[in-house]
Amino acid sequence: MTKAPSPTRIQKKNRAAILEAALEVFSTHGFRGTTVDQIATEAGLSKPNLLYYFPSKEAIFNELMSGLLDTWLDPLRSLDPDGDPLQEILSYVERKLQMSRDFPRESRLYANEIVQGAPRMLDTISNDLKSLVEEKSALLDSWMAAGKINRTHPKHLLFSIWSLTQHYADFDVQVRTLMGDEDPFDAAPDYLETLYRRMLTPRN
Amino acid sequence: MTKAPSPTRIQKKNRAAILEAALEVFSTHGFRGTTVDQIATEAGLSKPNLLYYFPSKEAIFNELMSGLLDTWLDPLRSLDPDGDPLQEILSYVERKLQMSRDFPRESRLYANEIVQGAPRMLDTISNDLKSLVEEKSALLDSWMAAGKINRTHPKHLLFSIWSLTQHYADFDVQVRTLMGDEDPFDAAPDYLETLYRRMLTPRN
DNA sequence: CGTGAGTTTTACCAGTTGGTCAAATCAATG
DNA sequence: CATTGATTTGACCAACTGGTAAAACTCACG
Repeated sequence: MTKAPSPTRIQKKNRAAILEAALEVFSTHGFRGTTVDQIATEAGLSKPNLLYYFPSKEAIFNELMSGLLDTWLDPLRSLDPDGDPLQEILSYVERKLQMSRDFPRESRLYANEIVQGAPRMLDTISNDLKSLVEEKSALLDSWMAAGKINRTHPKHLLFSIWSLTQHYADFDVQVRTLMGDEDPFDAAPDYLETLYRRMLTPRN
Repeated sequence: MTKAPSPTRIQKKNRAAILEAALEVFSTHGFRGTTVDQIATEAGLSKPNLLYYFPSKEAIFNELMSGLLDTWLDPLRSLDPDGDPLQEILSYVERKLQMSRDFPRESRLYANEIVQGAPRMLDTISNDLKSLVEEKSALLDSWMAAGKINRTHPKHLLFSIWSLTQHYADFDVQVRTLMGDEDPFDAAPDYLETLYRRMLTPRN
């Protein structure tokens, strides 16, 4: 189905450079706000040369997106049904926060797409993400039923984790402007751990 | 300094229609992703006709933004130093959440701008918003010092409120897709109230 | 009902953008 | 070192975009 010919050394290098450049540009200007020329320049290629490696701007975007999503959902996937509930959740929050710090561009790329109505991603969300969320919501539910963590709405719990952690990447400019010299990521882990600990630790 | 001539009936109607249309289009496509023609069509005007009322695309955007920001910051401004701390914060959260429900386009317009690095808004953020945040952080701090609410990082507290509430507007597509029939705004107020109550109620 | 300001349209332009194509260049293999 | 396939370039195009100019139309008011 897909082409068989093994990629040459140059192909590998240039495709990687293009995707890296595309991540940089797409994440700060969105799909429509990005020009092929910008990506090409950032990747150190000419526009026709770039289009020799990818058939279109949209193709670059799609490849970037599908590649991203796997990594992106990984922390949620590894929420372990057999682990200690509170610890599992706290670890998930921590991992998500680390991703916001270490891969803010990926977060912003995703945010850009969703804020604008996810025109190129609704399918993925409705399928892959949705089924994963259903599965993990059920897990959270079972933990609540067993009294391991406080009862709340499991989906809203997930949303809150996403929004709180990704905020530091997506609204980075605002956060840093308002915090001045202080690095947001100094206090954030502690803040979020406290928040979820107080919220989820079972009361007696 | 500014022009004095009072706006005619037609001017009033058309300028309002343009701003309404611009909000709709800008909030779903961002500045660069929006064309003047789109706004004009949405407003029921021709492009040159629209440009008779506003000198440029940027001018429309700026007017929209500055108009929005006042309303946007209003809930934070009205955080009352003399009110009951916990209640004040819970009311603030509730108001912000209502704004996400009732004015999601405004929230997305703002989100679009910040995610992309706030190229047209950094000044406002560094000035108006920053000083307001300093003031209210100090207020939160004093409440914590007085033992009225649990001690946490006041700025991170504010960030968390913004991110949790605006998430329902900014990521609306995702939230609704994942929740299916259930209206997100049914359970959200309760979820957030519980969260902040548990987080902030002083321990003894 | 005429007149002038206010409003709208038609035609247009210059710059940008995504993408194509054929020619030129490069690299590896025999 | 010759040849062939991979890579790169320069020239180009059609569609789109923000914005302009001037003519045409509409409307309130005297």
